[in-house]
Amino acid sequence: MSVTLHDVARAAGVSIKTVSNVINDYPHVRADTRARVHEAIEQLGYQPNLSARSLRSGRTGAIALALPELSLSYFAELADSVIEAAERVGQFVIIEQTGGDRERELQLLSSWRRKMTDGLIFSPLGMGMDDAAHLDVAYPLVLLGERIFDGPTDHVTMRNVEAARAATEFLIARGRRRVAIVGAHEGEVIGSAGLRLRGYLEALEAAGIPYDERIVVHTTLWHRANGATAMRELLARDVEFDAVFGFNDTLALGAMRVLQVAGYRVPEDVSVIGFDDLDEAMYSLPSLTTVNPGRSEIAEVAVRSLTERIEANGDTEVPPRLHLAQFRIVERESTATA
Amino acid sequence: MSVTLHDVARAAGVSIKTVSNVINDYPHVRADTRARVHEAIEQLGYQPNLSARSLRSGRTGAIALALPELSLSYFAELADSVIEAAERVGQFVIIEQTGGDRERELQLLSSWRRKMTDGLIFSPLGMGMDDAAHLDVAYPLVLLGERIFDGPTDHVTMRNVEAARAATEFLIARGRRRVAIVGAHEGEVIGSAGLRLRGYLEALEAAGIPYDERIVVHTTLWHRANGATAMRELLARDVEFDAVFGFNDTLALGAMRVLQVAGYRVPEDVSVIGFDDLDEAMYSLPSLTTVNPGRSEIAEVAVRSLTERIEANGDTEVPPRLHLAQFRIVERESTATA
DNA sequence: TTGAAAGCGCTAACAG
DNA sequence: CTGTTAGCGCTTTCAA
Repeated sequence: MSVTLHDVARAAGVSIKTVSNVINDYPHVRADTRARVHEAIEQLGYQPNLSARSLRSGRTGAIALALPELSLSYFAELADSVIEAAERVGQFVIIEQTGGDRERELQLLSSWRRKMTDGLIFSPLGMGMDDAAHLDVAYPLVLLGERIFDGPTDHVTMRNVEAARAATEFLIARGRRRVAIVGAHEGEVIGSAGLRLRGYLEALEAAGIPYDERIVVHTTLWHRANGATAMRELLARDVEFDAVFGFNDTLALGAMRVLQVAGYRVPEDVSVIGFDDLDEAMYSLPSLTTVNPGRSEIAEVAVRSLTERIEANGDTEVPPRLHLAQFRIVERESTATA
Repeated sequence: MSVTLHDVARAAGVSIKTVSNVINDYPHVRADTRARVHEAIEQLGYQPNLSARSLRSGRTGAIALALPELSLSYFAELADSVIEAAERVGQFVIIEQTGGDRERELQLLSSWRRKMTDGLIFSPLGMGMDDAAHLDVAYPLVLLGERIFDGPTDHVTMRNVEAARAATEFLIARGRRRVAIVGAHEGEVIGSAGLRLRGYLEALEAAGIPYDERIVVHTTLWHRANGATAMRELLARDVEFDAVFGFNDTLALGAMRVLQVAGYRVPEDVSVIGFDDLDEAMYSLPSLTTVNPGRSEIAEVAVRSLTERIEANGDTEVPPRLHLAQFRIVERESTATA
């Protein structure tokens, strides 16, 4: 069958321990022995058996990334970044899609499938604050997103409040006073929608602009269709507004489309800003100003934290850490001023 | 540490063989013994050690999916479908990104990372027909895409020629005679661009419309920016056209944007059709008519083929198979007729 | 129908 | 500096 340590050892005229030492760069091996072993490895095309190594070491070399679905561009781009970051530290990434369903998210946390990986990077959507206790699992876990705070695990996410405030202030600084919101969630305090709304309110207050709930449109899902529907609803309300802050790019793009169809010019009549800095925001018509929430930093830090926890092997005293990535506003055509 | 077969066996008062039999639904186990074992498993919260199982069985339970990058919506949606299909047959999916780079694609084929998985679903972009021999690997491999045909492996892909022909005929049937192409590749015969161009030519010929190379724009990359650039180039050529066939949705969307900025109305002045049926095609302004190439069927069949090859354990006589998925045209606003 | 025991390929403790 | 050896937890002959 396949070439094993024994074959290499025999070919090099040493014991398997020596071969093992060479492979794991154990320092105390004579240079010529090492060379001989390397040659044998080369010659025989030896590749270590990862299952055996896993069985022995208790590590699989893989981490899981659980997210709602890859068809949502935000998560696809997040996965891209996580895979890249993981590759740099020599880890494989297994992706699990939850569909944003709370039940599936809970199941996933205790599934036998966890056994296949050394740890989990988890971006829940259905679970909420009340489910924090479910995150107290026996394996390394890093939490992403805004569904649960103060949980028992490391948490890596974005500065939602500050970023949303900055986005709103960006519009106000350009003379807009009636900034409509697309994507608010009824009564939500925590969660992306709740936090971004808070940032919006802070910006209004700082600028002395009164809050007008008539220009805040609620929509549970954040797909483009919902942005479009929300904008139709806003237009039907027949209240004045001169800017739109979509709580993500997809919503903003959907809303922008309806605005244009209705005869509004963007940015002349209405400025539009999004959130996420998806690739497509760069190519819309007009191109979309948006908030880059620091996705690659989030991926990088999440993988690093998880790796640390894995290496600490559960017996570290480092308490749960919270990391907030740096955001920045990416200015494009949809908020250009004349 | 963790609960093992031995623990379960002891708790149930049987040998580990019996427990193993129960777990693998080996038929010849007395009902009450089986019940006792199940109870013990439940009680102890036993979960099998996948590494040990892998070491013994030679299977990891994971398959790899290699693709250019998840940031490209087409591949993100493909990955989504593949993960779903794999989950249905109890397999994990490890994603590897190649960036579409030939060197990395070749490396990937013989990487030690292959050892982590039972097989590979491979969607190359940099490799070409001349590299077919590299696909002759010792593990189960299913090829996707149009870079290599008649290779030594199973191949699952779309009906590019027929679909492109149908798309062109769709435009012609709606009275368009000057169908511009965005995304052709200079001198390419095989590959998505080459095949789709062939379908286009077939449609023209069947309709008795002469080919005019002045309305065919070449662009190597298929991002939105390239569609935009291509359309600017086409407009600069100052030749007449009344329709655009973007060789993928992203190109079509980029081209459509430039068209609109230039003052053309879509679909009144120019109809636009794309290829891929990405989610976003549904929400553009106007919504984009496109070809649905049968992505979920491709994923489904790819996973099934690979699983069969894995189970056949290399010693089957089934020759390489080619499966072409069913396509269909999705009609939307960008080709509406007055 | 169930039990005993031999490895799968590797790592690491222990000797030498 | 290098060799011997005992498992990691599981599947699977071979016996009973």
